[in-house]
Amino acid sequence: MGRSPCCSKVGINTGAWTTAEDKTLIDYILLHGEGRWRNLPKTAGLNRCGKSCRLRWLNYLRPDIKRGNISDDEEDLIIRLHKLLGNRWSLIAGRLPGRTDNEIKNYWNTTLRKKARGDHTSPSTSSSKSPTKQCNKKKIKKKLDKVELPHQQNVESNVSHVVKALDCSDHSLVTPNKSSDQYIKETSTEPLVQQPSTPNHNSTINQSPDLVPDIDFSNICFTELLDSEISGLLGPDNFRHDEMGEYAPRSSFSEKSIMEIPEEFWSTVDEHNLYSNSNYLYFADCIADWLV
DNA sequence: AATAGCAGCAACCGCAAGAGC
DNA sequence: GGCTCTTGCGGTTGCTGCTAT
Repeated sequence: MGRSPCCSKVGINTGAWTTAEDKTLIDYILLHGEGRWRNLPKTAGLNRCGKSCRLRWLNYLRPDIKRGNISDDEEDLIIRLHKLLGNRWSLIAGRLPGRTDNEIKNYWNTTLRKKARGDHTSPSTSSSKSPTKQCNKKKIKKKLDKVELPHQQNVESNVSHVVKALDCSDHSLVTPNKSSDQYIKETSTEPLVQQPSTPNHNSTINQSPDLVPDIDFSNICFTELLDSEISGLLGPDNFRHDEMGEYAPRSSFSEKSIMEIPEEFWSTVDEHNLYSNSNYLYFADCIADWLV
């Protein structure tokens, strides 16, 4: 017996969500909380697939969503984290409070991928072309988009346990008993609830605006490091529940940006012998210091 | 003013992991 | 251990508005 579809699809609304649907979903989740997405549409009276409801909530209606342009600091952090983690959008989003994986993924695909490729051609300068060229351009672009960047191939599957440790974002932040009208009014300007206690990347990024050096950080030592017993340093013991009951990293986590590790590493690294034990151990020390 | 092409982004799809039985 | 269900993730699609011609 095969997998059953998430919904019948017959007579189910698809496409853009209406204001009324949003209100219904918000009302329901504020009252009952998140979860049980499969049954949610039926019980909430929504003519939508459960998956669609979940996506709409997580990517658009959640109280802690930060709307608006991605700042330079956020952009810088995305680039750095992508270098480190590859296309693990949910993890990258976890380090950017208020940003969703979908938003970051879109931003990367539309804006940052070009930068990462070193394509500095502005849209206006590339616009003077024949119709045939324009037509071909889209096809070529589709092909190019499928080509992975070198560093993406180097992020190994054994990152997963560290990845879990890094993912301390908390999505269950709904305050019950608020009307959707009040909710919409409040969330239109400020988040309804406090942001999770995640590191303030901006402050640290400002101190070192340069990107991680050309040499691929994730390739050189991160995956190797993860194969070792040192990876235990990044386990769940390094996280705790804070006074608000939120799952949060140790205080030092919030005082030091994740991206300081490569900064520290590269500032002292033996560049002539990148794969040396001394480099490897030094990087391990950086992580240990960072977490203690 | 009309049209074509492009960029941005919300939404959808398929797959996989984990939980529960 | 195997099956089903639920949830989450990443890739992809398609709509919409903007810009260039």
